[in-house]
Amino acid sequence: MEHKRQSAVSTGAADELPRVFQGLADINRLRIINLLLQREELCVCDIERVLDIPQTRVSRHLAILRNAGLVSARREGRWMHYRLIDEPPLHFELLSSLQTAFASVDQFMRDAEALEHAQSIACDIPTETSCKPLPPPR
Amino acid sequence: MEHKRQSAVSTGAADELPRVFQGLADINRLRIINLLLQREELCVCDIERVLDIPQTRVSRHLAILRNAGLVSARREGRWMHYRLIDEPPLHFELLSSLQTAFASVDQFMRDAEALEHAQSIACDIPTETSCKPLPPPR
DNA sequence: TGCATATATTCGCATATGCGAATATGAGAA
DNA sequence: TTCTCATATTCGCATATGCGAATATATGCA
Repeated sequence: MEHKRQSAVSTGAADELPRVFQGLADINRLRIINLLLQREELCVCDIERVLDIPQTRVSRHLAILRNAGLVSARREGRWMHYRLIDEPPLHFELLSSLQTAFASVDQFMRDAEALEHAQSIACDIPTETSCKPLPPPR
Repeated sequence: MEHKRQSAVSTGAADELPRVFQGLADINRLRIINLLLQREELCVCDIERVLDIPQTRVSRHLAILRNAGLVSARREGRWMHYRLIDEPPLHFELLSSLQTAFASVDQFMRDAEALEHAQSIACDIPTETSCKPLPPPR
């Protein structure tokens, strides 16, 4: 079960860059990215619980992020694990800019806080495949 | 005639960040930003000529960029001069990321090339308020 | 005043986007 | 197989976005 990485801005196609930013142009998706900056990998149900967003919506926005080349997915049993793609030339710099920007917005700070606490809540459910605290990417 | 700077991400409002990225989520607007990374200031008619985009469209997209807090406008006689806003916390890093990203996309390179040549063409028109070659921001 | 230039806005239309509700798929467990 | 859990997709709808054409505004000049 490998993560298939598809870079979003590797070729010279001019329509890829707008798609990347379109991927970032929604509060739900930015909140998801904010969480993925804290944990290297998260499954859909974790995101769903922490952000208190219905499953349909989380799944849909994750599909959009994947299409934009911003996240990759990996299946592990019943769970789908998502992580950020931080590839050059754009993504690494962009993601660190985001990390900085998020720090000054209340909503994102609250979400990060919720993730900290949700860690133990989620672990009440006896599935060891989920909710392992992992270091942030990079 | 001062440039009125309105930072796009200064407060903790969670809906400002999506709007910034929405501003970047269109090829016309990215092409305009690409030009503004080469010249500190450009008027609408310069952008119109260099990108070969109808005036209505240029003006509309500049309004969107201004709404997103990405550019500012200054009137000088009949001309409106636009420039990038590169304020913290997001913009400076973001813009330099963009500059890097643009360099690997043919369309943006061609536009920059066209800007170089358009300089002399535009200057045929006897208006000294426009088309002065200026250093890139920062 | 009247005219030309530079830019902005409105209008009607086609397409894109986001939503919840419902449904489908896919994998383990019984 | 059947059931349940985790996730993805489809559907119908409301709103947003981008477009060209037409029009409006605003400045400068005669």
